[in-house]
Amino acid sequence: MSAASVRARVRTEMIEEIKATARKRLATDGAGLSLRGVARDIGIVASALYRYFPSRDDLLTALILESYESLGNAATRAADARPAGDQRARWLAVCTAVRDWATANPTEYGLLYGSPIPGYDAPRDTVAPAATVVLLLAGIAADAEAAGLLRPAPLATPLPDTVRGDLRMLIDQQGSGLPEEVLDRVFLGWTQLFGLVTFEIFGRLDGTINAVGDYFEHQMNLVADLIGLPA
Amino acid sequence: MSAASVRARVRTEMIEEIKATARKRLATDGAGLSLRGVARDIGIVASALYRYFPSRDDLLTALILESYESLGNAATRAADARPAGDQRARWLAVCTAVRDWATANPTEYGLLYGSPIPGYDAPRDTVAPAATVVLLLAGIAADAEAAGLLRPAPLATPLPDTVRGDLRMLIDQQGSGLPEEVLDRVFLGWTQLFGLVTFEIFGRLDGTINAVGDYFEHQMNLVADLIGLPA
DNA sequence: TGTACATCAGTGAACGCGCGTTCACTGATGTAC
DNA sequence: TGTACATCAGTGAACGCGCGTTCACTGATGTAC
Repeated sequence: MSAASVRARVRTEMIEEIKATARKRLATDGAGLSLRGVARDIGIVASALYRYFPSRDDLLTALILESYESLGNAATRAADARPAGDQRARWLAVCTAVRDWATANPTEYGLLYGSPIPGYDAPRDTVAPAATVVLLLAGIAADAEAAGLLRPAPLATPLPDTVRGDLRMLIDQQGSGLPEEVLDRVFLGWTQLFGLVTFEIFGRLDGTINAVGDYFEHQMNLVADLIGLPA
Repeated sequence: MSAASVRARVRTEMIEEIKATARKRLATDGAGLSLRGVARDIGIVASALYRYFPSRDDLLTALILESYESLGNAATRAADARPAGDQRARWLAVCTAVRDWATANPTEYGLLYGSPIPGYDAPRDTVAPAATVVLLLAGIAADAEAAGLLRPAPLATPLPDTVRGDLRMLIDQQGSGLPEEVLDRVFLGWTQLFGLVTFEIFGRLDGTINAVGDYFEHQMNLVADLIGLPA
């Protein structure tokens, strides 16, 4: 390995250390992440961070990207650990993985799904990684649909044309060939998943539901019934 | 009116002005509300605020309480504006009122339902007002149930005993006499409502759903079907 | 009704803090000949 | 292999800012006799 690439490797290691330290700091500071605090933890002077990140916002962006990646990987791994043919198990595994990840990384979860950070504009790069989980869920539903296994619960409300159009566009972009009605319910499940995790992580269930784990699993099963994933 | 009570009235007016100004400031600063900023807007020196609020946290608490009240009132008024016998209309009216309020007051919504504010502990007083909306929803379902109008969608997943116990306790506290299965689905609707509004307000739907209003109404109707509110 | 005193709102200076960012610098590490 | 130069990481001081909170104070408003 040439001398130059040694320096490059040390550099990437440093970048990793900065990001790791910043993630730890997030856990105590919340979104009010401070460069000086990170530098302090590393044992470096604050200005030295500018060798690696041009500004605080760039560090934040890097953290957000990494968090999406971390969450997306956890969800993907959970789905892959289930039998390829058992779509309900895969669906529930994704849901549980999201919840577990959020419980283990509450501040990072807040960074991704909580209030927007004042004065910080998420750049475009953060849009694609944010879609991993919902794409995973849609893929699972698509597999069940393709296998002819989907038995959606009959509900009276029809899909409005405008919404159908929006869903159609998304389906065509992904080429999944899912019926709009199915994606509609996938989205309901997606909202339910993050709605419930957000309630739990942000303490909105405190004092009402004690058996949160059981409750979560139960709600996710209700949604799976609604979508019609085979038991 | 005695001289003393004039002074008292001026005082409460001042408290109102401070809160109103702070609410406006929230819209630009986000949760990083600054006392000095509020004082500047009022045209007063920062230390003068301490005549009215012992600390920044107390001002925040007052704002949170007021916001819950404002949201709760909007939801209650919306329900009351519908025929007492039309529970689906009342349910949907509450959902729409929550969305409209959130759209009109996004930062306050974030204050109530977004990431916890670093370094701020919500005191106990904020617990009760936070429950208004869900109690309203449960009440609507209870009315439909009492009238024998509820036709819940059949789903396979049974209610686990632990969750049933938690729900039973809540029902007994409120004395609503609702079956656990119904409250279970009310909670699903409650999560769906705030999950979807949070997605929308925090921009998580950008680039996917364009017809957000139609989509929202549609999703809320699906939930109403699930609970079994008569059309 | 008038006066002496008490209460209260608001002032302005100060304390101590932390922040993001810049800049000229020192040494160490790498590169070219 | 050795030397002169270029690159880069990290330093430390500084800038300019804003923050929450305290404190002794000035005047105005209210109270008691």
